[in-house]
Amino acid sequence: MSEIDRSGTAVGANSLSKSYEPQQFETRIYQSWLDQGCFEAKDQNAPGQNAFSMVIPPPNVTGVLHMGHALTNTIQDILVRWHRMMGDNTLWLPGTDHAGIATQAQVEKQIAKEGKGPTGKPLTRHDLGREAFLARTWKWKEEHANTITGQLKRLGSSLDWKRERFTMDEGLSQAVREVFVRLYEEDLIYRGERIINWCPRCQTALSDLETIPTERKGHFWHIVYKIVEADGVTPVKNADGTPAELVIATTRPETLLGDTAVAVNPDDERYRHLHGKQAVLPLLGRLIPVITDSYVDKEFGSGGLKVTPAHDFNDYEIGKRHNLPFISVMGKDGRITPAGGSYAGLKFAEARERVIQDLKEAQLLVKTEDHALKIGLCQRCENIAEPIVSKQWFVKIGPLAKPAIEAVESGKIQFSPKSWEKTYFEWMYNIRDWCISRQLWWGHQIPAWYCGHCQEVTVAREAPTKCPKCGAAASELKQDEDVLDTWFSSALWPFSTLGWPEKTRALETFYPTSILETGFDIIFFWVARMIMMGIHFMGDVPFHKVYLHAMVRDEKGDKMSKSKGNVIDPLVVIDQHGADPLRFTLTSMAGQGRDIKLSVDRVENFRGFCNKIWNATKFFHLQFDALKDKGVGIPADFDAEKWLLGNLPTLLPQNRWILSRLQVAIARVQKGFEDFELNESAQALYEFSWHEFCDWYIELSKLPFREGGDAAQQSIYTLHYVLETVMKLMHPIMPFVTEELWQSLPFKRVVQKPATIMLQPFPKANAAFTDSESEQTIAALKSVIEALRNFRGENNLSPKVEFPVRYRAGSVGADTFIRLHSADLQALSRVSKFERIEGDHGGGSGGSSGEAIIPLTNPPVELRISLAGLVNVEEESKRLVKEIEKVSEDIAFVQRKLSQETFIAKAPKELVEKERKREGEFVAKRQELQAALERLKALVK
RNA sequence: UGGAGUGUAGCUCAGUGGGAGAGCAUCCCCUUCACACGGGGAGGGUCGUAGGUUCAAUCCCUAUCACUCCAACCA
Repeated sequence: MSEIDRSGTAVGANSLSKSYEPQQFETRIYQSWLDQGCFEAKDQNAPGQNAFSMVIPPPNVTGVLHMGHALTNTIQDILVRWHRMMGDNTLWLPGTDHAGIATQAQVEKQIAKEGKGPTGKPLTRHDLGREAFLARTWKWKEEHANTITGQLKRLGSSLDWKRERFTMDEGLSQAVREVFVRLYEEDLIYRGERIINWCPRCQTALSDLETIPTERKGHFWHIVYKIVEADGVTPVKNADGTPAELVIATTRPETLLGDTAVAVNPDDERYRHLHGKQAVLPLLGRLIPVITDSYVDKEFGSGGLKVTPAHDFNDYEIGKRHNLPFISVMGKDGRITPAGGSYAGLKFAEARERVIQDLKEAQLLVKTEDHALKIGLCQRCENIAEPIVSKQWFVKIGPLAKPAIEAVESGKIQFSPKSWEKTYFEWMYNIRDWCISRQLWWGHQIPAWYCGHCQEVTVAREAPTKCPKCGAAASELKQDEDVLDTWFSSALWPFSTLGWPEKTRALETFYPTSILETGFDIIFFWVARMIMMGIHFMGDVPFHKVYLHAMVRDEKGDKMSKSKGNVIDPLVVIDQHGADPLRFTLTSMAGQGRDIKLSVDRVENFRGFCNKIWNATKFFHLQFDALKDKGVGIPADFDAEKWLLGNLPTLLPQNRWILSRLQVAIARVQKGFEDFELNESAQALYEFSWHEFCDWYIELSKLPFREGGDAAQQSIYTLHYVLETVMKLMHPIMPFVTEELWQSLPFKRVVQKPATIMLQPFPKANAAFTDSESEQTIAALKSVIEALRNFRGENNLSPKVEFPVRYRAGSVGADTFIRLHSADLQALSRVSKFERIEGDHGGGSGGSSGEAIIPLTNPPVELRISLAGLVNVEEESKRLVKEIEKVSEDIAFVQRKLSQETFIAKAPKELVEKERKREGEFVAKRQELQAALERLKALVK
């Protein structure tokens, strides 16, 4: 079914503003898409239809759009719009993430500003209580959620808003509880006392991923541990009779308070006599065993290692291997615990100073040197996170990781660029159990209840009405106060958003999703965990392709950050230049494997591109209106493509040419989208629309339009058809401007209702339009025009100055060519007339002095321009000399090649032939140029 | 320490086994009836360095340097 719309919305050139002004229409157009339900997917595919689905990487609900969002959402929107136009049942599902720590921190900051608590300190969440604080946070969420979603709309994202989800909405919370309970029942979730990263400032546990290893300048302190016999008193002697001691270097001297052993390598001969002895812990005097463990590197430092199992991940492992006591000296409050003796109550940094001071005084510090150390910073607040031992909930990750590894190994999931697979494997092979409990309030509270009566734990989907273990009343049960890591709920995103655990139609239609597009910085946080959860709970991978885009940086290549003040705000850019230019810029730079260095200059350039398209459309309207005034009619139910195909042989060469070139553009754009090389598509569109369509086609169409009649009519059809096709091709990348312009077209085809470009079929290349003959003709035309423009430019001739050109044709065909196209040639090169030189078949020797001579090979003609009154002879001589030099270089190059026997023997014959031919052409050209130069010289004398 | 990526015109980036391209910036000419958010012309690069394969290398291989990112248990 098709319908021609050529009245209602058809607007003349006058209705399009003078230039591209995106502010005039972007918001209106987005609203019209929403009103018409254009973004909505169907739960069930139509017969023969494919589903295409993607989930948005949910931005933080209280976040603000940054360039990274702009990039990922532009890319995703392109894919989605393209698939929609290809006829797929297309779902792009929106939503936001509750972002536990980030959101809670913002609300805490707000209440702190509001007043003082009972102790006179700023209000904290504890002053409000859990319930009131959560109410505040929900309110905050309601107030801020629209910010980011509104910004996504400004960008043009065609998300199915009716399906918008939030990681803490009822459905997703149910999914979270379901997953937690099932994993618990399968022994894949457990609660245990383990070493974890703790942020003393945020007062919560963090996963390994949430601490950023950072290099800081520090020191190596060499500390003496004296060695005694088992009795704890008698010094052990070295072979030479001196008292045995172990000098151990550390970057964190304060941790010695929690040392429970010192270790040496079992094969270290130097310390064999210390095996089984005791070390005296400096300052505290506690006796700790000397143990042997192959983890210790003999070559490093003194070969001795202090072991602090409660505050170091490696020491923790050693401690477990050797059944060492775990002494927690660093408390959750950031201060030394009572186990730290006289250091108790000191902040960690203070304790370090005191320990060093005391060691010095006890003469146990033998050396201090500079050393860089690695510390873990809290991802959120950038304070130092300390490893401490604490009771937390964990996901036993090994059994989940195994199939997730296999999915990528087998190619069931493919990463692009492929190199990221290596990174993925590396992490997955060495994955550690995932600490999922957080000591926060904002999040999914852990569905575990502790019975005050029998002390048992109950994990359940809903709050139990009595203790299932001992039958105690609900009042005895207390729910775990902790909440889950935010990423726990995001891991379920591809299926929880589609209604899981219910078996919904949507789930059936859209899972697995087609593609995941995201940043490489969340491969571990998000991608890997979605793969694990998807396979475990859905029995299938959540997606088959993972596309990872680059990072957006500023024009100098620095990371954008508020503190550096180099942030380019996408919304400001959209306000100033429009969403389409920003989208086009990001797309054209989104080649994989390279960071995107964004500059506003670039956006301005593409704004110029939008303006160019805008004005090309205005040109169409101008011509169309003029034709209408002359009474040139358009047949009812007009199908331009059909008409053009039917009348192909009678079309003007430029019309056939642009139709032919259009097919190449369509193929390039399509291939770019298929291969996920969106920058290729963008480039193809840019080159075709600007440099072929605008630069040449529109210029060449002006004559037929002036001429009127059939020539004008077929040209207006061609112009319309090409414009409409280009609009559709560009639409996925630049949705707004293409919709606005498409709506203005008088006989656009509405194949699919509602009448919006975003639902019309994406163009397909049609070989019937391919036309090598017209391509050849226009190439020849361009070469004559360019030669004349070059002559004009080199001699600084104003376009106002018109001059006649005499020509000598090298063949009958060339003569015909010039005569046939003299009008076009004259118009585009501003030549007053072309005059053929009769007779004189003597080759390049003819012509009077005082003429510029421009020899061409395709078409084989020689152009002559009388210099009298036009240019000064010396200028023209310079141009000639330059030309001659250029040709001479060409000749030398070709001859060098042809003089090599191996080249003649081994290179393809066609190539050799081609080079020979070129040699001949070059030599002839040089002769003519030289002859012209001679005559000019004669003139000067 | 491992892994990956990048190195092409002043800047930002495309690109290909057969003589190096675009946009911006620079210089010159133009308000010519779609567009000065424009048109035309010009200058500018031994395609990081050194070897190798090939008739032919900016492209393939090897080494090397520089920068960037990722993962790391050397206290």
